[in-house]
Amino acid sequence: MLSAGENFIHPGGELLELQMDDDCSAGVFLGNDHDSSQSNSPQKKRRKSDNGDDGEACKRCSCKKSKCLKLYCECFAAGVYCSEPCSCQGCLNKPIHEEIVLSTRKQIEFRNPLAFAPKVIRMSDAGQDITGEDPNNTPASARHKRGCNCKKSSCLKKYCECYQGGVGCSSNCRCEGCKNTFGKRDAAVSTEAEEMKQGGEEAENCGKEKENDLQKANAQSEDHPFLELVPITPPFDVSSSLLKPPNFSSAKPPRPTKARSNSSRSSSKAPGAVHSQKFSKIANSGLNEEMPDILRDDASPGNCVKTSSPNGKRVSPPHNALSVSPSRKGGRKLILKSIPSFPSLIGDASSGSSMNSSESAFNTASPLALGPS
DNA sequence: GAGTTTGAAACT
DNA sequence: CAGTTTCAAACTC
Repeated sequence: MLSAGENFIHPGGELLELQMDDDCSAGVFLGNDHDSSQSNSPQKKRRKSDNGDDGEACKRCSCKKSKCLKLYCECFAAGVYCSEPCSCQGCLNKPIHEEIVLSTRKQIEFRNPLAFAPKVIRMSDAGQDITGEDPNNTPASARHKRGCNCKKSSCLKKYCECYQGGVGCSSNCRCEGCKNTFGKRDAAVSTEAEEMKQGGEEAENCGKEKENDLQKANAQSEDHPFLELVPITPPFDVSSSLLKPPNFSSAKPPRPTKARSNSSRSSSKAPGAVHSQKFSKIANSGLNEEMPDILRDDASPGNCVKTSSPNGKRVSPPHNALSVSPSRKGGRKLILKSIPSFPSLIGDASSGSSMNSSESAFNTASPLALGPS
């Protein structure tokens, strides 16, 4: 009955130990990796805002109408079952309703294969630091998968998913009046551009602000030590990719900078790509929009690949974070188990052959779908 | 704790 | 695909 919280064997052959979190008795159904050290957290009443926000811990939702079967529900969205700490009503996101949960998930993923992918993706580090937090990683090295669309919050409040995730806005964002202290959209772009091509002119962008932003980012990285997070893993590695801002509330933005209103926006963002082709595109190049080169191995490797770490610290080689090579990864649990969906990533042609990419994504991403024991 | 604001998700 | 509605979290009082 609680198969969801038990061990799963990933197609890759890895045993996934999903510990039952006392916070979420139901455990994880998405395939999140449990960092056992965290899942033991005795804290039952952590508020999202002030908890470490273990990716797999119960989010303590309070849904009333969604039955916790929509992405509105944080638990559901995070791939965990609701449990005690939640104050939801009419919740169906429970192991008992496993089938419903799974079918709903499937449905949602069919619509948007990336729906359950981690929202924040670290760009700079592919795997070298999935477990160990690399203190050198900075917000600038992470990106929100889809970007935000803020209009009034200036990306300065947690309404903003980028800000909430502790990452700067990027070209993926369509925010207005972005002041994201983790990195403004245009700034992020120009910064990266600068680092990358050193001449990158970001259209109507403030070259003048570049320095500013660099410094700012620098300061930020110090102000937000927790921003090491976003362990880079394939987009679907929910567990390890989730941001873990220990004390976000205390994370005080460095200081306000001149508001820089939006500028260039790439209209060519493919939101939820459905085709595997797009998948790989997203995985491998979609992010290139902001980080065109650093993610590419061919981007002058000998160049001591710079990541977007503003403070100049070496963050990590960008060994193409997304096209993870299992062998290279050394079969890290974290990775294999949740790389679920991109056939191109896992190089598992067979898995993708019999089902479409979305299904593949779902099945691999969701242990339960594999056939809960 | 109640009410408001906000933006993502869902819907049309 | 764009516009609208629904939703629940974030925020304010």
